[in-house]
Amino acid sequence: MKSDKVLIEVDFNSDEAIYVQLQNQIIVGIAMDTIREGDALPSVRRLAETAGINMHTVNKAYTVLKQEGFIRLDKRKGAVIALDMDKARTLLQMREQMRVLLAKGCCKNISREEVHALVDEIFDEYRKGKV
Amino acid sequence: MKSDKVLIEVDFNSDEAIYVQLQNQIIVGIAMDTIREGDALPSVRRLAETAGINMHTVNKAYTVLKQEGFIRLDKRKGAVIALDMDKARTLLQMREQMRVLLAKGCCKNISREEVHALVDEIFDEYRKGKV
DNA sequence: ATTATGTTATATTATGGGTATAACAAAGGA
DNA sequence: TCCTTTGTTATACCCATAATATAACATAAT
Repeated sequence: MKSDKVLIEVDFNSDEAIYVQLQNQIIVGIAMDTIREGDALPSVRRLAETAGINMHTVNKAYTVLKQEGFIRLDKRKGAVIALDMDKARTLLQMREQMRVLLAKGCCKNISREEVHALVDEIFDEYRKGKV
Repeated sequence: MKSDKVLIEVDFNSDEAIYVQLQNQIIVGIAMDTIREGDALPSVRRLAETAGINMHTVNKAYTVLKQEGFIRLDKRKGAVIALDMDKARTLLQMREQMRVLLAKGCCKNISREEVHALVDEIFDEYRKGKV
């Protein structure tokens, strides 16, 4: 029916859970502007079939994405990109993750400037066509 | 025998694995300069007892920390802080984690400047007494 | 000798991830 | 009206991992 914009690829050898891989690829897809606000994601059954995984695995990914404020689940349209702008909650999550991540870097003598450069480099990939 | 510098506290209600909690607290301890190069960590049995967990859980944490280049395991002295400076490997790990983390932030309209400020804030906590 | 260290082995329990069916209500299309 | 598709829920099963519980071993310090 509709052309699927997001190319989801699952690595079965990864130590990362499949439903987490789905989440991350969708989130990165939004950040890179491949998928936009209002766009519909493939249905749980369709994505499960094309990715070669179970329906419930997709459903779990979608449920968490809804919980985290990235999509809206509609019984008729399916999963639709709908971003809430709860920056405070997101910043708290980022702070916790960053605390460990930067501690590791700090132990290995990675400088503040190197981290800033890394942040800029990634941000440049995401902000294509925006602002 | 020796006063334990690191106060390890395990949250049994956390969704984070216990051995990961141990890793992170030790890494943050190194970054905050609470533990320094050459310092000895409590033995697997001692830390297991004081933290109220099993010996093998501590052993797993130590084994991974050794694998990641944070400590050295000596049959006589026990676990000793010994940092290898493999910045390249660490930067690769950071890049992967950052990619997802910044994508989330980017979706929620968190600006590049806000991330930089967050990085600086955390770095200031870690660099106390250094440089 | 005794103690304490890391290390290895085996076994058990509990939890979470993933799969396999199945069924339901709601909405849309033919 | 009938059929399809949507999310949603429930149940059951398998498997990998986390965590525990003992036990034993070689090595090194006291």
